[in-house]
Amino acid sequence: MANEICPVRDVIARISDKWSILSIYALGAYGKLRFSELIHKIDGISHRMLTVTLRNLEGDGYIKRTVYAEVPPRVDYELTELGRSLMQELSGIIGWAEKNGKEILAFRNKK
Amino acid sequence: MANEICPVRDVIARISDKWSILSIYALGAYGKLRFSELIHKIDGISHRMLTVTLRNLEGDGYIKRTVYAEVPPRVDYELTELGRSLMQELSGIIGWAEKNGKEILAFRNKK
DNA sequence: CAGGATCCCCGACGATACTG
DNA sequence: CAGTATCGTCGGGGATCCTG
Repeated sequence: MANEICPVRDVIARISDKWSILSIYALGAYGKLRFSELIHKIDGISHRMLTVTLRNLEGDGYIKRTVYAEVPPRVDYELTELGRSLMQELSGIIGWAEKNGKEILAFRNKK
Repeated sequence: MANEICPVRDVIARISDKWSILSIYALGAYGKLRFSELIHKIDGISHRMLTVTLRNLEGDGYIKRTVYAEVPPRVDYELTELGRSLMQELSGIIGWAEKNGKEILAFRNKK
């Protein structure tokens, strides 16, 4: 499990921050969304962090950003092919968490 | 995507820290390991963080800790049934990352 | 050898204010 | 409406030292 130059660790590290998974999930669940819609779907995220997170995800190729030349400005985001394939995997874990979440919380609280 | 009382977000948040996934993965890949073995498998982890991480994982029921009454002390760790089922899901993402990691890094570096 | 306790740094993140 | 810039805080996590 070497760390340097290990793409796997690198990829996982970028995804497993506080907001990336939720952002990908929102786009996966609702399809194309604009900035202001995203900020409402992702409960608790700040303006700033949504911007930062979207930039990172775009930089890694998970999402596509489209700007419309309108006033007021309109920008929307959607998953790329890569993003959708990642979304598949995330769905697996999310489904797992849905199924086992209660049990885990219960276990944690007793003792 | 409400946050409070959402077991899914809670579970994901606990797993997606810097070392939990790697620890689970190490135990999944190598089976039962003692503390000193784990610290060598997980490249770059500090003594302290391995302790903390293992405590959390144990607290959530992912791993089982066994202490032997020997001198010098001997403690080993292994995945529980819950841990192994999570490991299944993680394997999916890790496999995905292995397959797409190069492409992502390349995309990130070009522009 | 396993692991607790302490100290400390730095980066992630939120709040806020400003632009096109 | 979407995005940038600045600032301050707070806690994750590394280094180190001490115990059984």
